Formats: sequence, structure tokens, C-alpha cells
Amino acid sequence: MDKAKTKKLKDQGWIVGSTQDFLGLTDDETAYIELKLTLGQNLKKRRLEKELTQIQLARILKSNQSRVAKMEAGDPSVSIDLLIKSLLVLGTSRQELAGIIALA
Amino acid sequence: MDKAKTKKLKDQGWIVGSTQDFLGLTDDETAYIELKLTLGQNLKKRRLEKELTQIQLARILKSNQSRVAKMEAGDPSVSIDLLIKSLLVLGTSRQELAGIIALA
DNA sequence: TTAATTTATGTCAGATTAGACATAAAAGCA
DNA sequence: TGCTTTTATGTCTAATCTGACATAAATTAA
Repeated sequence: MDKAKTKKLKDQGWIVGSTQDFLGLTDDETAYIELKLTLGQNLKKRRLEKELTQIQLARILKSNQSRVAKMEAGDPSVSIDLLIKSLLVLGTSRQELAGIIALA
Repeated sequence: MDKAKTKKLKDQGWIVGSTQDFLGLTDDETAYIELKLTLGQNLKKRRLEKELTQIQLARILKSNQSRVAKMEAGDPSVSIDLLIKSLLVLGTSRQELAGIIALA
């Protein structure tokens, strides 16, 4: 959120903070969640580049459509483990994986 | 293994192949295992840099010594998830994490 | 619009993983 | 050497994660 918008909201009486503040997450918990979101977004990006539906990707991953949807959304029920395994199945190299993770 | 050594063994009648060949792993399975090993090695590196014993690190991670040993060894009972979470607790940045993963 | 396709959300049983514990093995030191 | 500290290995139960399924919501095409 930009500073101007933050100030405006505060002037109106809103208490403004980050989601992290709100949920009381530690830095490492926040980093974990953000990393998961990034990986999920990249999985979606790769799926769309290959012009696959979630069902088609699910077949490749030997999973199902609902889990693919949750992976792409970084759902709490999905581990980073599964996301990395999925990216590797799609042929993502370690260098590419590193590139994804480096994205802030 | 270098080529000269491979040739010598083959000349002696040995059948030479990679561990991957032997176990019949797919490329992505191999990549997953290697990635886990790399992360475990880095966790150990960071522990030693901080001059911590496995017990001390376990306390920080709210885990126990045996699991730390398994993490450092890339044991099958340890997920990449746990390794990444542990590195993040130790303050590893995403850029550092990317650097680790990029290591062949 | 409506129908078809695609994606999102909720639940659950089975599989996997984590922490705890015991104990063995290895390393360091007197 | 023996004693201490550290690390490795094996097993258990509880907790977490996954695939499967149902179904709702959203998107697309006709």
C-alpha cells in the first residue's frame, strides 16, 4: 500500500497495518507463505504457457484438479514440497527454480 | 566418476551406471533428492558457522536432535518443506535460498 | 441469455511427515 | 585408554498433507 493511501485511511480513523501485523506472524512464517504464493503463481504461469487446463496438469502430476487449484493459490493445505515436486515434474531446472525463489 | 575410472571398471567386467540408473529414478525424482541433500548440507553449514550443536539448533527450531541429524543428511523422512522452514527460521533470505538451490 | 467448460472451495480417509524417545556410533579430550 | 560430548539410526504416535470426490462459482462460447 502506498504512503498516501495509508495516510488517507489513517486520517479517516482506520488502523492500518500489514497482513503480517494483523495475523501476528513471525518473519519466517511470512517468508514461508510468500514463498509458497510465488511458487504457486509460477506453476500457474507454466501451465498457461503450455496451454493446459488444471485437469490436464493434474493428470501429468498424478493428482486432481482441486489440488492444482489449491497449489496455484498457495492454499494452506499445500506444502512447498508439493509445489517444488510439481515444478520439477514440469522439467523446471534448479537454476529456474532458484530464479523463481529469488523473486521478491 | 571420471571416464578413465569408468573405462577401467568396465574393462574389468563391472557394469557401471549412476545411482539414478540403479534405482530407476525419474529425472524429477533425482532432482528432488539432490535438492534435499543440498539444502541439508547448507543447514549444517549454517549451524557450524553459528557454532551450534544439533541439540542447540533443534531447540531453536522447536524440534529435536535426531530430526536435525536427519535434516542435515537429507533423510527420506524429511521433507524439503521442513528444510526450507528451518533455513527461514535461521534468517536465510529468499536471495540466499535461491543461491543455495542454484548450486548444482 | 443458456450450456459447456474451467476454476474454486469444502470435506474426508489414507498416506506421509514431525517430534519424541531410546540407543548406538563416532568424535573429542583427559 | 576411559569418559564426555556430539552425531547417527530406528521406532512410535500425533499431526499434517494428499488425492479423491462433490459441488459451487466463474468464465467462455454459441
